Amino acid sequence: MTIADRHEEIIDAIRAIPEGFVRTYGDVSPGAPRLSARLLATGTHPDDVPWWRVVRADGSLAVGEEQRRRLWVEGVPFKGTRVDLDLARIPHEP
DNA sequence: GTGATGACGGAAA
DNA sequence: CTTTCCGCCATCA
Repeated sequence: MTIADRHEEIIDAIRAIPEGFVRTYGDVSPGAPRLSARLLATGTHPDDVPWWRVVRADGSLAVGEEQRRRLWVEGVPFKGTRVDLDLARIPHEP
C-alpha cells in the first residue's frame, strides 16, 4: 500500500458520492480524517472530484460560502448552517 | 532526526 | 449548547 494508492482510494471514494448527498471526512478515510482533509486542501486531486460533497462529521462545512451554495443547488437538505446528515449522509460502504 | 500544523473525529467536562 | 484534549496521517521548517 503506497501513498499514491491511499490517495487514489480516497479520491475514488469522494468521486463516488452521488449528487445531492454528502459524506464525512471520517467516511472517506476511516481512521485518518486528517489525510483526506489534507488531500483536498492541497488541491492534489483531479478536477472531477466533488470536494464540496465532503463535510465534517457534525454536518458543518469546512470550506465556507461556496461549498454551502453548491450543496444547496444540488438539493442537499440543510438544518440551519449545517447539512442534515440524517438525510444526506451516505453511511460507510462495505 | 524532531516538532508543529491542518478542509478532522470523538470523548469528556 | 461550548471548550479541551488526544489520536490520526502526511508534509514542512
